[in-house]
Amino acid sequence: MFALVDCNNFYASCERVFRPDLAGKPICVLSNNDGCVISRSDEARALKVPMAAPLFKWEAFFRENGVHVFSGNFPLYGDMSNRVMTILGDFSPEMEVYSIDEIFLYWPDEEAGFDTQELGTAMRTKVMQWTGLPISVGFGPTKALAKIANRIARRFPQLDNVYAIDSEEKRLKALKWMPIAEVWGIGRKHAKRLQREGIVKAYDFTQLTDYWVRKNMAVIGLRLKHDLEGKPTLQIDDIQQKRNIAITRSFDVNYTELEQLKERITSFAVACAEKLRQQQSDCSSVMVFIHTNWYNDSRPQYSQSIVVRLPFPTNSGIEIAKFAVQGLEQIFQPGYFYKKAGVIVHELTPTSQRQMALFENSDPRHDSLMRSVDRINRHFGQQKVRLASQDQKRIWKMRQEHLSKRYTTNIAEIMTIKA
DNA sequence: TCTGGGGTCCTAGGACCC
DNA sequence: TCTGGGGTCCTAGGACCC
Repeated sequence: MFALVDCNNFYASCERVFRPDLAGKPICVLSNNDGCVISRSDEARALKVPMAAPLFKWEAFFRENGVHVFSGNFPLYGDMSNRVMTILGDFSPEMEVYSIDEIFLYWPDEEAGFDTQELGTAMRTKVMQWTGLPISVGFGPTKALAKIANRIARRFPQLDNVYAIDSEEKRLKALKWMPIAEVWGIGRKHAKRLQREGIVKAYDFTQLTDYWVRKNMAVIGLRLKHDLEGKPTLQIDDIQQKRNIAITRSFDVNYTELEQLKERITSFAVACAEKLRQQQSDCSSVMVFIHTNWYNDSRPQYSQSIVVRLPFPTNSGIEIAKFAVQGLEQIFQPGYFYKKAGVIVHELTPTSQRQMALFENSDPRHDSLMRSVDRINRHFGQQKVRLASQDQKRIWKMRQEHLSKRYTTNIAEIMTIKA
């Protein structure tokens, strides 16, 4: 038995936990730079605010309709997510944290004799009591069916956010209800293709031949089909280590100078290195990309990326920044208005198994230096220790005009309650 | 003026080997 | 007319997810 548990409107709900006065009010949470909507409360959905609505186009509407807007407060959401996952992990022997607001739970047959309604309700009660967040629980014999059960739990209010696909009748009923385009693993491209073939519901998809699915949608499509048929194909996959780590940002204003981009790329590389050290990995290659604003078609567009292979595996911010800037210098073209850039580190390997190169290696002193930098930054706040090539005057600022406090991760910003 | 960020997995095709 | 067969490794790009 699998369960897929997700937090309802996660970011918007996190904001509401610390603003109980907003109960029943519409809430939207914005992406970095206050760019566009990335989470909506039920009330905001009811007002037909679409996902990814750009703030500048919707600001007036929000004012007129009393929609409360928040800048994305990712330290808060990350911390709340950890709390929820810790609570839910106690309910099953195996788990897979699938995203910041979703977790798969798994029980082998001999442990799956419980009443799903009862267990799902227990999960909801405990998470609500301990974190203030509402969740939905879907049970099923496979991951894909648990996903659909979760969707049903959320869609029909009379179910109290818990639903189980635990019989063949329920499986067929669910598949005949579920639009193919909304099935987990069916994206825009495949949905279009399938609809052209007359495939409208998940059920229609399961009636196709394996041969057709394999040919048109590769093994991923075939696995999904089997999972929907109730044959467990997708397994619990508890990956702790990331295989790539990325830091990418859009800028508030356009950059035209190489020096400005060098500073950004350096900061991104340093941040990647810090994440590498957190999971005790090194990287052996670093990708750098820059591009202009693709929404602005009146200016010439430019987009380029480059992969720099490192001569040795490392997680030193100094080294990674150095190679990233070398890459940037190769792809930078003057005369363009740059809007976005990023650094992605690839080929991650455990630091404990670092392979030394024959001729050139990372400066061994960097290991202890980086440890000290991490300790100082953890204690005194992010970015207290920086490279000289990073933004010293704090010129670079993200637009965050509606930022809530770090209620759960910074003691200075903890809530004050007057009784 | 203003439009996010961070991931995974798979496949095709090229370059190479014997 | 006819032009082998069987592999590996790497990378870019596509499709998908939240």
